[in-house]
Amino acid sequence: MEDSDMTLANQLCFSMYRASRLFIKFYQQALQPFGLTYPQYLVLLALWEEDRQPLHALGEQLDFGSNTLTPLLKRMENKGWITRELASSDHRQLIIQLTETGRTSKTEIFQSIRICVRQQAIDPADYQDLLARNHILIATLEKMLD
Amino acid sequence: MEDSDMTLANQLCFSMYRASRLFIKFYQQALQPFGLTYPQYLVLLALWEEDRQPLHALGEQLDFGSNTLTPLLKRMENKGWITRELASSDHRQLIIQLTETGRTSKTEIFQSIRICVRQQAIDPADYQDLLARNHILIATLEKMLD
DNA sequence: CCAATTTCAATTGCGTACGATTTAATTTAC
DNA sequence: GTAAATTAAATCGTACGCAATTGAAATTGG
Repeated sequence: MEDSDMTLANQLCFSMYRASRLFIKFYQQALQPFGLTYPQYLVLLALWEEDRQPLHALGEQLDFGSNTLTPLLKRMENKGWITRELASSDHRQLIIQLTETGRTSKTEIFQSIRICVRQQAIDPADYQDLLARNHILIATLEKMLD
Repeated sequence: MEDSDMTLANQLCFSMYRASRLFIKFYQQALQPFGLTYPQYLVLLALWEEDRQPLHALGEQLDFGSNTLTPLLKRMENKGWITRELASSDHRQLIIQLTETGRTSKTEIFQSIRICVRQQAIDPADYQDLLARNHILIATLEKMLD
């Protein structure tokens, strides 16, 4: 039985999958009142950091292609979070911009998430450690996949 | 600016989401020749461990509801991996069983994954550490979500 | 300057995820 | 023994993810 090496990888992959789904479900509790999904929240996070980004720039940060972003952004436009307009300089690029609602809701949405996160009671040091180790794993996987 | 506490949670959630998607993409490379998806592979893993399980038992192990499993298992039945039959003792339960192909393919599928995993070159100690920390996080999140 | 290449967003198709509801079968309680 | 509660799978609807292709716009090379 020399399956031991990949058994560990199996367990870790499933563990990541599981943790990711649970974490997102946890976030959804805070986002549901706003009618936002987790991937939509990620778009808002990116735009709060820097508004007026072309679609492909958002895609690079979140690792989404246009096949995922185009319909997602249309939904966000319909709900009044963002606007979508062609760049005047380059008609291939679609510039994504926050609406007034998208900008001002930041405080309220953060507050809703903060309430949930505060209940989690995980040692911040454990968070930091997990985060650091994840970065290494992500870098390794990214290297394997190009 | 007291957003610091949730910024860490934001980063960790995204990091898990990212790692999970990359890890699954990595596994898909090995699974694609067999026409298997990662969630379908998880079902096979569970059945290789213990064959002839009812749908809800698989759901408990993988944290999937019947809304996810029913169509997934039908696809696996169509491709000849498993059979679906009602339990004679309890007509509500659907017993999932490996086909001959499902049973015997284990070696070949494991071999394909092993080849990919071996290229990863991650320190097994780091794996173990990540896994242990993930378990703690998962337990915490599960506790928060019931 | 203009044909070939590259870069974008959109589209197509398939397979999850998951909240919510429905329907059928079994248990439970009186 | 049967009505009520519970359990199980299936169904419905919405929203991702992502491989693959398409089509339009810009860039580049000769």
